[in-house]
Amino acid sequence: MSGVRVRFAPSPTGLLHLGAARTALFDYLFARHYCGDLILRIEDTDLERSRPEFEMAQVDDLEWLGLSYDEGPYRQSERGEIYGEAARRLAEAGLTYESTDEPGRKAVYFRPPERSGSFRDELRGEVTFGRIEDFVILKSDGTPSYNFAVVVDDVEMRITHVIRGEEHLSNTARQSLLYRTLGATEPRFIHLGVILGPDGKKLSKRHGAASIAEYRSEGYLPEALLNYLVLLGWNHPEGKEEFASLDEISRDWDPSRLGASPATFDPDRLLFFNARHIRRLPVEELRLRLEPLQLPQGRELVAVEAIREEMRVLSEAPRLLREITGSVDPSIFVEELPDSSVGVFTYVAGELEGREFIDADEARSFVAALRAWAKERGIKTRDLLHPLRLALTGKNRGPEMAYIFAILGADVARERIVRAREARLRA
RNA sequence: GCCCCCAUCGUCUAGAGGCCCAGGACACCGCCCUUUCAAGGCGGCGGCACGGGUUCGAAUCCCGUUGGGGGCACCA
Repeated sequence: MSGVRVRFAPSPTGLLHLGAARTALFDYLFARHYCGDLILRIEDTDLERSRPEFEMAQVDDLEWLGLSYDEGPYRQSERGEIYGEAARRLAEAGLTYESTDEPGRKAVYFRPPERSGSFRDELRGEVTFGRIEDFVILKSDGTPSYNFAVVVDDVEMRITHVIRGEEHLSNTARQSLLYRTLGATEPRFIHLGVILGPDGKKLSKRHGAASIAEYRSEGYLPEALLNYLVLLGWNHPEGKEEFASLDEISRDWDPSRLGASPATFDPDRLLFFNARHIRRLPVEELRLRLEPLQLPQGRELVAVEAIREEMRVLSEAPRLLREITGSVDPSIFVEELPDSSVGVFTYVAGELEGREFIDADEARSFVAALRAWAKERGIKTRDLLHPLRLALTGKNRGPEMAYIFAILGADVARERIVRAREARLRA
């Protein structure tokens, strides 16, 4: 243990958001890097908006991402006494007063002894502030305000490094004042640049699929999300941009490579990373992740291997599979078939009889043999493979021919070819 | 309005005074490979916001302008 203590402090007023996940990731990496502890603290002081189901959903998403923590979750809603005690100390120092607002609510305010000053941000250096006005520390319902609860907790939990979004920069001024009057030393602050939506505004719910849960259900891989997110405001010393896993990211992590500029979320780039990660997944592993997808019996692995290349998100799998195994109506492509296709179909159907493919390699050698035959007969590869593709899938494009044979199986393939041949003869 | 932060290709970024008439990645375009699409390989398009300094020399340092963002709640 290095004594480094980092916290991730979401508020359960919605689903885990891309921006929050990015913060959680950096909190995690920071704690790991220094062999310290990551503490999860639920900031649920807003009784109106906080919901247990949001907390559960967020914790679940964190787990899905692989961002494990060492302590917590602590809930601010269960720590009322601690805040009350801290408020009492400020009151004794004569730095608080009660005030009633328009609707008649009575809250406790903090009157900072100083209204300006500065604090240090590890990425921006000295950040100055001024004109801080009195602010609420205890709301009329007795719960602590955000700025108050954060400071009291960070002190009590002996947090050494606060890594959070830049949107908190101006809050830090108030918090800094609180640390001083509470007689506590400030933790180190690292304010990450915010993540902006495509419209240039802070990324939020209204930017469509911004929650981790949504990406999860759309078929994004956690490692792809992490890979994309870690590159927002951080870069590898050697410019490496692909990381297979959270462990790999952790190994290469280096806090000195952090930046302070805001970053715009780019869905295309995320999609690119997702496709990369899908492609580099072992077939067995990908098959597990595709669960409960229905795969052709006895041919599960080949099927997964075949669709893997084109898959960008997991949710495309059923469609990709259907494009190979879906039923075929020869009448829609019969016009496209060249004269030579009848001979091709006759031959291939014959070769398929009584045959079976155990794996893709065997199907490949079968296709190789077909090509050799075609070459001998002076049939262009295109006039061999394209008609076969149409006959077997009804599509103009798709995966490598051998896969199609292997997935369909010799019997089904033969039957489809025979039907295409008959349709051609009738036309 | 007030306070604060940020500023290199459309986007993510490398660049910590000469190695930069600025490098990589996504996207886009073209070529190659391929029965096809995708992947992959190769190539192209495209940027230091502007103006002043400092310096022999600035994308890099300083100031200003402009632009963008964040905050100014009994929300976090």
